[in-house]
Amino acid sequence: MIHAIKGTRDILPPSSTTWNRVEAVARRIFANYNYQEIRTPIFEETALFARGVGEETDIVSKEMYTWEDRDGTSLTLRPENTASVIRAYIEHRMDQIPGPKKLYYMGPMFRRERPQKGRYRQFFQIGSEVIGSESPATDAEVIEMVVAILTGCGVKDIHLIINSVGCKECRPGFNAALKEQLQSIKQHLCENCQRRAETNPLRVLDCKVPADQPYVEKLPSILDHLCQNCTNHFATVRQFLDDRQIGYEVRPRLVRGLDYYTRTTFEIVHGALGAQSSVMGGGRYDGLAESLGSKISSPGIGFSIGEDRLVMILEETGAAEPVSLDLYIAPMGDAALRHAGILARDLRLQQVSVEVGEGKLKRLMELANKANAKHTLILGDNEITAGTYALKNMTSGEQRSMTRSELVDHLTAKN
RNA sequence: GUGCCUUUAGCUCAGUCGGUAGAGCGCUUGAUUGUGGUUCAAGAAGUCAUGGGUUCAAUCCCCAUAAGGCACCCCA
Repeated sequence: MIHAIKGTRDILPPSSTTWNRVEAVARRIFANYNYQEIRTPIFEETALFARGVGEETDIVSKEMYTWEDRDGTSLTLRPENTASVIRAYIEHRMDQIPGPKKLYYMGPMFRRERPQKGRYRQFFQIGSEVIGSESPATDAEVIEMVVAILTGCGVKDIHLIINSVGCKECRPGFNAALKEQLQSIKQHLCENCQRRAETNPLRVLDCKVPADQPYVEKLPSILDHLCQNCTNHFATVRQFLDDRQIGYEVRPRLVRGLDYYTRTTFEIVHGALGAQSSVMGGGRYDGLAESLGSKISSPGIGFSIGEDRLVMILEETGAAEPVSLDLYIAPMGDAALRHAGILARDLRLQQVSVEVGEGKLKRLMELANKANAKHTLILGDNEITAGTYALKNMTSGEQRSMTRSELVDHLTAKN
């Protein structure tokens, strides 16, 4: 037996319906906010991710699917999409198009991690990028939009966390201050944190070991080390969020794993997800375009929603809607089957969803019920000679005899 | 990549203190002629994850591998 490889999976009905619904909601909301879709290749030159995401990040250093192409080029399956979008933006000189560029995408990403609930090697993201604006109003609109998408999909209990991680002016100073303080207290911390104190001091702030908390809490907050510009920027973002009455928690210890983030960072967590509690993460990346070779400054901000996790939340909280069918036709006999085929074709042309069965009536009624049909049409010799149809409402059990035009009106009115 | 747990019918799980297996749900068929969601009956379906070892004998014990889950790590 050949089966799906580790960390990948098949998305089957009825779950695929939820996936489609999520994507439809996202597309609709993106359109409302004047975003347009961008589709970039699934694989890129390895150098793009190494430079964009950061050579030292876990993603690049140990999680990428990388191979050598036949001409010797190193290629990589995309582990995220922001670097590709920026690459395309630069390559196609999209800076020449007036106004900020508002782009969205959805599709598979690949990271070779150990699979868990809510974590797959091929996983799907729905995300967006705004390039060419560093206005706090943009940050607020982006955050508002992502909340709208999740809410629109039916997610309850959205918990939004925001922070500012500073810019290239102020972050180095904070890092130095943090490192210095860690030197003095590090003997009191857990093994992990002692290691992080050297390799990635910001991560110590994220430590969950209870014994470490008294020390971690006394570490400096990035918010106290922001430069004036970043302080003002973050305060304005918060003000705009307050204007919109969007609830959030400022968590100075929210840190992000990708190197390119600057200033505003944000994340939405949900209790239904277990250890992989984050359903969406995002932030500003003002220096990314330059680090990928752009000659002109192109500040940007974006987010990505973990679609697998979003669907999981909807399924676990019962927010996934069952599929339903407008009409199930139960023909009895050859003449009825022919008649049913034509009737079904005509109704489908009028946007009525129709299934035609074949077999004994009792069996067809069962199938209609299992298909979650709203109505069943019973079609036999009696009906054909009389020129009427027997339409049964599967919820109430009521059955009515009607003419063809009454039938069409009845079914199309329900839509 | 590390540690721990799990793996028996399509699904959820029992079980044999080592003698090749069961339930519920689901599926198929039937309960006289054209009516579902309830009921009743019958039936199909499992090399008990894979490979090896111990044993007269392994689904059960041991080892390895794989997949899944949880924690770490990291992230969406």
